[in-house]
Amino acid sequence: MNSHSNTVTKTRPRIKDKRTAILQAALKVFAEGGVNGVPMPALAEQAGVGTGTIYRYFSSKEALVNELFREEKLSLNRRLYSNLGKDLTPRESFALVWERMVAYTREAPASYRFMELQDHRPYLDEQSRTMEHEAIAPILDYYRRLQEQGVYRKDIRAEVLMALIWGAFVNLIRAERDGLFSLDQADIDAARDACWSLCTG
Amino acid sequence: MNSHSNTVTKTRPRIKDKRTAILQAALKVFAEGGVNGVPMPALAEQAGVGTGTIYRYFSSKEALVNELFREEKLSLNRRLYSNLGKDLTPRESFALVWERMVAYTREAPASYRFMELQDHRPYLDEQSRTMEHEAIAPILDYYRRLQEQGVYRKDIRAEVLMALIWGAFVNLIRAERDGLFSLDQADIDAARDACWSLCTG
DNA sequence: AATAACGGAATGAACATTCATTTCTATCGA
DNA sequence: TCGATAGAAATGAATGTTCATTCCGTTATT
Repeated sequence: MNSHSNTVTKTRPRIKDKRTAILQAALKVFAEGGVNGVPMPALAEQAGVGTGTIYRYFSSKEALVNELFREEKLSLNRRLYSNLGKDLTPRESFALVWERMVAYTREAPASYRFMELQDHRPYLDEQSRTMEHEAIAPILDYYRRLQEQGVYRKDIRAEVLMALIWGAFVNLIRAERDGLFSLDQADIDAARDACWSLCTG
Repeated sequence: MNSHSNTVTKTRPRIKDKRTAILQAALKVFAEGGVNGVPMPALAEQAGVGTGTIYRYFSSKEALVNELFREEKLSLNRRLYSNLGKDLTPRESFALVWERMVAYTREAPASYRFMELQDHRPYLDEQSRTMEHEAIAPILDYYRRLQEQGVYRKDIRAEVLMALIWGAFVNLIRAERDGLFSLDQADIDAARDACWSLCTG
């Protein structure tokens, strides 16, 4: 059927278009106003759909927040840890991941901010928390391997080391966002080296 | 007046008693449920007063949150940085402040959690933000002095160093609170030494 | 008795969610 | 090729709920 009109693809109302529009709009407005600070009608307006339409794609605000969280979590992890060539020294890997983290905060600021604002935490369901846990496991293994190889200090549990590094990074970016200072490349590199010192003793 | 009844002090409804009760209750319930998660009637019940009574002491929820924030901020700073004897080496000072930070999270968990949950940030007024800024300044000076003395690495701005250390500590405690692991004294000491490495290079 | 403090039900605003109605799309008979 | 139509999709005003704040009858103090 439709033998003649398939030159143009605009016909189908592609269910995915609105879903995506809603998720993208949600990322933007939640990053700016926090999940609790944004009423559903405001989100609808940003997405360019009616309020009711959101509920055709997501059963509730909570469900929407969870789906958004999972998508962004996956996207972040892919971005940080994929293609970490085996031919890099540990220090080079560290530098590469650090660089990717910074790039993430710069190129996807709404995504980063949504994840960092822990505003969404009370909404998260079992599935989202499980996914978060699973995302951490391989990184933890990586830290452990470096400890066994004698690269990272062994007098600290890998979990603790990871918590320190991640916290240091997140707070660095937050401080900049809060206007306490602005970061140039030298600051970012120096912070990276300081964190490397933390790991290696 | 009151020449005969001053043996017992219970007579006056001491204006400060209820104020304090409200603030203490607020600290507790806000730490558990977040500022946004706790309705005023719930706070009133915890404080053992009527809902309306809260408004005799605080003009709004926002004002209450600000006063609470300021009191806790002052209390924290007194606790962390007072009586830092001049006869300590830099490393001993560092260890002492670290120990005090840990003690604060253990002995005043509600206060620590209220401050850490950045939940209150949107409520903060000019005065509170100014106070926060003033509280940071002397600590920053202290970092700078140690850099000049060649104790801390000089290739990082003091603001950046501070942000890294504070972030590392806060996230360490949060990870424990979130149940990712539990910390014994050895972990805490090792984390302290790792952070010291971060500062000194 | 006069005054101040108190309590908690009442008020109104803000919000998430629903639902009656409208708009769009694609199929089909002529 | 066209117009009609069924049903899916979309809409946004209406609904019910939750919450900060107010108000006034009650209780305590002097």
